[in-house]
Amino acid sequence: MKLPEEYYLSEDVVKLAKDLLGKVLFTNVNGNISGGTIVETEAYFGIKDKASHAYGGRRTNRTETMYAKGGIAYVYLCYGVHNLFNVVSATINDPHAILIRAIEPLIGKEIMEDRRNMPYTKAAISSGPGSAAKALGIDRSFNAKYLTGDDVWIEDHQITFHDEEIATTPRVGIAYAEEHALLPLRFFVKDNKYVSKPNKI
DNA sequence: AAACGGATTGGCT
DNA sequence: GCCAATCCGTTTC
Repeated sequence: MKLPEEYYLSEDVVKLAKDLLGKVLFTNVNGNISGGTIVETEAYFGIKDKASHAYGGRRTNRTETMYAKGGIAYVYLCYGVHNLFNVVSATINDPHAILIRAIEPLIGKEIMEDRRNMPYTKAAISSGPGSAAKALGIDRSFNAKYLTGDDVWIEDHQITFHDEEIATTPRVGIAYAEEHALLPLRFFVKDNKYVSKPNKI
């Protein structure tokens, strides 16, 4: 049920980003277990990706996490406020990452409601990368944690979406990435209300 | 030691 | 739907 390390070693970050739709992302924070179905992702393909923090082979304390072997979390602070959660994939020194942009609450809905101070029926509870991470209780202490461990992991619940149920669009918030800004590397489940805006094709 | 700037959010119209 | 807050970790000097 829990995805094994091998799952994360694929060199095809685009395929992986798409495949993660329907998988269930869990966290265990002080015994409080919550999880949600991944409904929106973005692929970041490493040192050649102008939208990636690792573009050009940039190595700093922050980006070092992405250079590790696939199967760990990359969590960083955005706008000084939001913790964004990424899945690190591929082999060592190939800093691929997949940003989890939205989940649909599945397990531990009450815990998420407390964290977000709104009912789980409200899409905003886990729509958008900052909100999804907060709903799951993810902060920077999750950075570099193994996705095969007991604090954060991803399960296969045999939910699969067919291509016609998946929308593909450019990534959000990366206008600075020049010719890479328009690459079709964002994937989401069509008509799922927890998908962040813009949620049209 | 200091400046920088952002994989966004949510409040307001 | 638009626009502005935000603010600390990261990077660089």
